[in-house]
Amino acid sequence: MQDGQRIMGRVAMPYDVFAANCPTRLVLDRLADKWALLVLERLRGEAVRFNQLRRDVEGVSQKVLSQTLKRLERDGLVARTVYPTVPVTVEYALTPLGLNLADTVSAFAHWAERNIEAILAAQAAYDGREGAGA
Amino acid sequence: MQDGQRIMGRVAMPYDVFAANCPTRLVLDRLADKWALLVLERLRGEAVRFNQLRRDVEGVSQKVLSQTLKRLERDGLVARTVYPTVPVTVEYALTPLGLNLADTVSAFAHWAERNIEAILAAQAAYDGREGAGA
DNA sequence: TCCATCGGTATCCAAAAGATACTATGTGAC
DNA sequence: GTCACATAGTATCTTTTGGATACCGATGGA
Repeated sequence: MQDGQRIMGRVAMPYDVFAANCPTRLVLDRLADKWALLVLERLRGEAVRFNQLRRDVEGVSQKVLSQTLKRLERDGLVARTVYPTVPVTVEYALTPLGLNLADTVSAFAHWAERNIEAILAAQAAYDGREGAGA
Repeated sequence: MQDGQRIMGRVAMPYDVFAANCPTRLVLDRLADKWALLVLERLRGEAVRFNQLRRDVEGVSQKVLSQTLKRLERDGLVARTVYPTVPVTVEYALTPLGLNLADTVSAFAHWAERNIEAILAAQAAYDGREGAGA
C-alpha cells in the first residue's frame, strides 16, 4: 500500500493515514474542520484581516475563528502580520505551504458545489425510504 | 442570493460555500470529518465489511463508524449491502459519486503524507517561539 | 457622553465525540 | 449443555469540543 518514501536521504517511516499513531493523522484531524477549510479557501489570492474574514466566512464566531487561525498559524499554513495602526490591524495570509494546500481544499469545495444536487437527491431518496419503512 | 437556481436545468452555479445558508455548507460540514475521510479513502478500490473497516481505520469506535457510514450512505456516497449469511455480513462500497469524491479525498490524504514533516517543523518552531516568548 | 470599531479573550452551555457495555443470532470447542 | 467467539450494530455514560454571548483596552466620531 505505502512504499517507503525517502525524504532528504533519510529513509522515512511509510506514513499511513490509517495508523492511529501516524503524524498524518494530526494533519487530517486539523484539516477535517469546516472552518479551517473555509478560511484557507477565502485566503487564496489575498491577505484578509480578522474581522473581514469573520464577515466573509458567514456563521463563524470570533472564538472559533480565532482558534482556527491560531491552529493554522501553528501548522505553518497561515502567516499572521500585525500592523501597529491606530486600531491595531492584523492581516492573515497563506504561506507557500498553505497555498499549496489551499489548491487541494479548493478542489474539495468545488466538488461540493458541482455535486451538491446529487447529494441532496440522495438524501431525499434515503429519507423517503426510511420514512416509508418506519 | 441563490433564488434563481434550477434543479433540473443545471443552469449556473449560484452556490457559494461562504454563504451560511448555502447547501454546499452541508456537504462541507459532512466531509470535514476525519473519520468520513478515512472511510472514503479505505473504501477506494474495494468493498469492506463493517468490522474489517473498524480494524483498518485504527482508533474509530463502533458508534462513530456506524454513524459515519450511515451519513455517507444517506449522502449517496456509500452503498450498504447485506448478505444473509450465518453471522450476517454487511459490505460497504463506494458509489460512483463516492468514488468521484474519494479521488479528491485521496489527494488530501497524500498531501498530508507529503507535507507532514513541514507541518511538524512549523509546529515545533511555533511552540519554540511561544515557549521562549511567554 | 455615548457608541462604534479594531482584534481578540473569558465564560457558559449545548452538542458531539469517544469509551464501554450490551443486544441478538448462530457456530464450534469442551 | 454451556462457554466463548464471531457477526453488526445499539444504548448508555463521560469527556471533549463547538458555538453563543459578554467583555476587554484603546481610540475616534457624532
